[in-house]
Amino acid sequence: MTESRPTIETVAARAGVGRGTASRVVNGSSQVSPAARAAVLKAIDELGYVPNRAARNLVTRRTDCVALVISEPGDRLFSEPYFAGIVRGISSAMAQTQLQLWLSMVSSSAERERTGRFLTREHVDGVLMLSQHADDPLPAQVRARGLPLVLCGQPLASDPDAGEMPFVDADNATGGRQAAQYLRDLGRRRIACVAGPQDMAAGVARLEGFREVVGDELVEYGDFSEESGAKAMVALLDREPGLDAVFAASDPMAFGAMRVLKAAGRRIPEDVAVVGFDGSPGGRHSDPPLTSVFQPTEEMGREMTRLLLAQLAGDQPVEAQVIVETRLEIRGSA
Amino acid sequence: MTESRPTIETVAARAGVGRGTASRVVNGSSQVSPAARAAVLKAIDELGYVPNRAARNLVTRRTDCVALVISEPGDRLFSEPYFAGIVRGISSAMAQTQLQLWLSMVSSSAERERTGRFLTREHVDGVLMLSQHADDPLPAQVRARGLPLVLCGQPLASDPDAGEMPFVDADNATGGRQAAQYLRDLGRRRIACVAGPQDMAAGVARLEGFREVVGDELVEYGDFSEESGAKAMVALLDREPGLDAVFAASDPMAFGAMRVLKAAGRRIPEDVAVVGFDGSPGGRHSDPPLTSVFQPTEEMGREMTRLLLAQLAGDQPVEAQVIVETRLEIRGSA
DNA sequence: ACTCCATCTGGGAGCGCTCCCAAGAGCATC
DNA sequence: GATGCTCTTGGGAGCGCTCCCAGATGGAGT
Repeated sequence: MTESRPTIETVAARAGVGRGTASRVVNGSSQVSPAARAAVLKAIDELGYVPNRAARNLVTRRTDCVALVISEPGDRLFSEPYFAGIVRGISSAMAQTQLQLWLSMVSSSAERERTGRFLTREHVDGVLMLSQHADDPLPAQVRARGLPLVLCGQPLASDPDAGEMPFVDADNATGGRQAAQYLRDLGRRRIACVAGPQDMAAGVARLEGFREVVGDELVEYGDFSEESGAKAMVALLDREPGLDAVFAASDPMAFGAMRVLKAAGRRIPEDVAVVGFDGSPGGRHSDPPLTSVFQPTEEMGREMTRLLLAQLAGDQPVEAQVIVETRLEIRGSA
Repeated sequence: MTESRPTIETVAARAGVGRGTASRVVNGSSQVSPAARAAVLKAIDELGYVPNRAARNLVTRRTDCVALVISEPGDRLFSEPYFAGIVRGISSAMAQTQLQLWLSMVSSSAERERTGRFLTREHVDGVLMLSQHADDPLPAQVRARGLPLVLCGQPLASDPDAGEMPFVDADNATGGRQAAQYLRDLGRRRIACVAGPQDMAAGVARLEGFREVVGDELVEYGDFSEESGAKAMVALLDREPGLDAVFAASDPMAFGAMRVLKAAGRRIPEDVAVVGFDGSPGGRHSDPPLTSVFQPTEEMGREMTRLLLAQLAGDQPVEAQVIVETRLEIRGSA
């Protein structure tokens, strides 16, 4: 405890140079003679010098800190592999950086308010946000403060500033198309759809892709949850007992639909083929294992990080939107 | 951009007091007259003053920042609801605080090294660690630097400094007992166990509880993964084709075991009852839904935070170990 | 030998805050 | 009216860093 950590002054003294030169070496300026640089690096190594972040931030007025806001009500939070994969991707991309990742999970409006108050230049350099709902005020708030921001999931076209929000999303429309086309190629003729909520871009786009191939005769809507999937399936069976395939716009809804189908005596996939959306690992344990449109969550996380870093570097008006590919993962249910 | 954020000097000037008094109000010192306090609070409110964290940290030599290190190799990382629940608990408890939560996910040794270098007083005030493996060097490293630390999961008794590491864990032994007792109460007679790895405290304790009730005639070991569960189940069936119940020390292992059992023509739960450990939501979609020992992950996260805050406050030599209760969640597989 | 420029260097200033000391104010006691 | 106490206050000092300016150095050009 007696010996405190070395400061840059200590390093400079030991290297026999001035504070300025030592600082230049630490920050990788090119305006330093090779001899001076070598001496400073040697001193740093010997002393085990680590720059004091607070002091640096005080003068540079940056924080080297990026917020990851996961804004989702209640239980769904994080329980879905969707979030897990994205967080993993972000974290691994961030690990290549000087940046710290500050985590905030928002599930109540009190937490939302507190987080909103925190998201200022004072505290973070930029914000990554996993937010599903169109009515979340946080993105606009962050945007208004001029903080760099990247969303996960395309904002709805109806959103006033949807056009200028940088985001990363899966190619939901193509995913929906892939599912529908696959079912069609299997020779299925009465193909139904349990669509997602139409106040979310993902819900809209997945249905749109499906509709392009199959049409929208047999569509019921859910909210991505298992329960809503079950309920929609009941309605679909009621409308068309002879249906021979279902595309559900999320894996949980697919699980709910399968439960209802089995209870109604349908064999999967013989009588009714089922395709989900997410490609979640949980689909491997269902009975039968769930065929599903896989979205590369980890890659999405990495892309989000990349977009944010580009904004922070501030070179060019960077590309604002990244769409990553989906692919059909075929298991047992179709 | 022209108008910069107000400093405490601005606040003091506006309130007609000195900088010191303003600072005292901001930091809640009692040594301030009511009149002065009111004036300062008014000024703060009018100016929208927010203290500059970097400047404060520079002088207080604290960071108001806590690291959450999730140290787990490869894919399992975060994909299990186990992690998700704990993170949620930590995050919600931390939201009550001034503290920031810095997230680091460690899956390669390079990342481990980088994180280790970062975990100093310079950067964080304390560390929360979700680490499963006995040979992880990070806890000892953090401990050696005198940083407050709370682990999730009891260190192995063989670990040199296991005794002094504060931790939170589920009552794994009781959980194992609950599962075994339940199977026994169902009238099962040939009860097998797919145990976890014996280099992890959770693996040891769950088996120990099971063994107390059933004995250890029929035990095979896995590593908590689905594949290992399947392999162990094959071995068990080979040793005792007449077994009528299985306790698996993790849900993924239970899924693997169920797959093998079904392939071997056993009906679940009629021929063989299966109980898992985790109580993961995924168990609801398996066929049949998995009966499992539930561990209250969210509560564990909250407890970890509580222990760390107590250490940071540094009042008393705080209680170092918290064991939370498990409970059997009965679904369809047993 | 002189100027001129490019390159490199040292160190003053100051970021916004808390700590702490000395001094002022108010009051009771001698 | 002087003394001693407590409560409150203002502001100097300094945390460790980067920014920036002025000066030193050295080689090229005249």
